Amino acid sequence: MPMMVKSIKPLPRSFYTRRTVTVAKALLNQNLVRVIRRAVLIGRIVEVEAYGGLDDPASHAYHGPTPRNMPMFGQPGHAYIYFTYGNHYCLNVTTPRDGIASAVLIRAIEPLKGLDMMKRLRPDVPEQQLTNGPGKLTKALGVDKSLNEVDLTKQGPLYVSKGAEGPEFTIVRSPRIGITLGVERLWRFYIKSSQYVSRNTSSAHTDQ
DNA sequence: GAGAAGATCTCCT
DNA sequence: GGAGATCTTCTCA
Repeated sequence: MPMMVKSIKPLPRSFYTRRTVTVAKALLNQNLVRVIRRAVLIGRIVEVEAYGGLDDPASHAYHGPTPRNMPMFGQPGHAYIYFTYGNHYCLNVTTPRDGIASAVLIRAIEPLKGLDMMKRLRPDVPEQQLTNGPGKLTKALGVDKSLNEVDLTKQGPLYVSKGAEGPEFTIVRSPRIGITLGVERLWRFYIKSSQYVSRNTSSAHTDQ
């Protein structure tokens, strides 16, 4: 169901200069905005994962800086986009300050605006499965490595804006998906009631 | 330069 | 539920 977008002003840098887990939870229900030429695609963020730095064995930054993970060590509020499994781009948001590596992976969004364009970018896919995975949402939004290190606090081709005020929602936390180390950390967060999360986990707990 | 791993997705059974 | 696709990135020699 379509909804009015009251404001598409980007969230300020201060939003990202907090603990990574805090930013991860705060990103839920915010809007991810992608501008392609004249088209504006908007999705409500419904699932994220937090990744740390040198202390998090599941993180790309665990072994220190490399050319690939440099955005994680840079300024907060920027995009860190990497290519994986030969097929997929994954979109992260950097936190919490320059020199401290960590980021939040955006795993799933709920399409709000620009559905036609998303369907063109991912044809023959049911609406609920357009953006319910990190590789799926980047494809549906036309996100690739050319947007790596884009400043998400400015109105450019990609940014995050405040989500709609609405009914309360319940945050669920669970182990992160697709990793073999650091699984004991419950750093995956998603909106319980959303139909657009990538998968439900048996070992999940509500976070409230 | 070679080999292995990988924050995934889709198809097939 | 399982396995293949596909290729970038990193490590090691």
